[in-house]
Amino acid sequence: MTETQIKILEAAEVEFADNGFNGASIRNITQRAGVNIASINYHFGSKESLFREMFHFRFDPINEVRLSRLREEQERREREPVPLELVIRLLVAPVFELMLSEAGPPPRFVLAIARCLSEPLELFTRLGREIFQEVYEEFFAAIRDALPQADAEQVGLQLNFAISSMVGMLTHFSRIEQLVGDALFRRQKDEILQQFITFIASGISGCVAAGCQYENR
Amino acid sequence: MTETQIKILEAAEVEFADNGFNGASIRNITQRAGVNIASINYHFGSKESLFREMFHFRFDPINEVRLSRLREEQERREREPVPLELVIRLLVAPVFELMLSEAGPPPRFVLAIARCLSEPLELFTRLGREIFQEVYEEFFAAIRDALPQADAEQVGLQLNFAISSMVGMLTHFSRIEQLVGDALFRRQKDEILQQFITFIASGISGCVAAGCQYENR
DNA sequence: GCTAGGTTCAAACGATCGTTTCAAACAAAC
DNA sequence: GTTTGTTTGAAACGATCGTTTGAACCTAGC
Repeated sequence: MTETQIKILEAAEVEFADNGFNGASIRNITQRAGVNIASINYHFGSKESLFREMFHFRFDPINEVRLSRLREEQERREREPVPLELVIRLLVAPVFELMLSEAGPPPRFVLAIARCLSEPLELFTRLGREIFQEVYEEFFAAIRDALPQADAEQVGLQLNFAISSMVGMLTHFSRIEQLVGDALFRRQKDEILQQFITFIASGISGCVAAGCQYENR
Repeated sequence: MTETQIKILEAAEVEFADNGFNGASIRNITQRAGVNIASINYHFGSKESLFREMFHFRFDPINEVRLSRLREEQERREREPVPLELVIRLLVAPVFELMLSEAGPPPRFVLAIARCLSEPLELFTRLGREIFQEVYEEFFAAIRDALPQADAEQVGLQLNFAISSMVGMLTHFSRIEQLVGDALFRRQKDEILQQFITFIASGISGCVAAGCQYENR
């Protein structure tokens, strides 16, 4: 990975985060990176490939953390299922931590990707599947283990609620920052993360509890 | 509202839903509507104004339903607060019902607007505030009434979780349709709506319950 | 029949898009 | 010092974008 490529990737994150995929322009990215306009096609092949590369470059490590932590917890408990709230934490925390981690402006790639995932281009449907398939399946199984009384279909629906909430949260992050206030936000980020995890976990388990009586009505 | 204007609005919904705001093109919209390319600027002034008009045209009635039903419930109960789950239902149901209402392909404008709300253009920040401000404030107050033990800041956070989840759900709707299967989906849409409402309501109340002990730790 | 006001039409405008080209600059190997 | 292969540079390509123009068309009202 050359210096030029890294400069491009960093500039691309900002540009994609600010303008979405369609709104971002090669010229703005290269200008921001301080490189020649031709270098994106030279180094990455195309705008699409650049985005794909950025996606993998950033999310593959996050997904590895998610999976390794989940497997760790599962091994430690042997046959006992990992509690729902912890499963959700393992799914949500790695990306939120990155979103909140550094001093100064938060890393933009999360926003960039969350935004672009909302764009209807077929590219992102494929990319999303390609990158999150494994995580999806393992966490789906983990939630099923944590909620033995729920059937597969219902758990699938819940997990999709959870994922939609996550992407929605990340996409509309700035609104929440505004709401809470910037300074307060940074001070309380652990609480906010915890609240969001509780929100999802309570949502799922409350739904499953209600689902039982709903089925039998 | 002339016939041409309505044809444009309908075509615009599809085009915006499929391609986002930046991805949608005036030429595609007019071609789909079967009108001349100049008619958008003639009737609406600009692409932005067209979107704004579509937004109001579709969401103003929805928000009126939301508010009138909420006020109705409040009046019926006099001093008693409207239960949380019902408040959430009044917020969520009108838009979901529209999303699921008709035979054939679902109305696209919900998807169009949910998608475009995720786009970072300043236009949508302003538009969103302009259109949802009143709904936001009244439902915020209603949730506060339903949860007297929670403080304002926490309720604000919860409501934002809920809204983000809603927008996320609407944006990533097709994925959920795929997951559940189209036929099943239409048959079960009431259950799915109910599950989502329960998901949100349980999320909020579970969060508030946990929040109390969290504060006092 | 004629006029006036609103609407549609084909064509063009200037701008910007992603991508390509090809010569110049560079670094490392012999 | 020359050669070889990689990286950068300025310029241009064809395509598409939102918007504007001005003539043609239509429909009331007189």
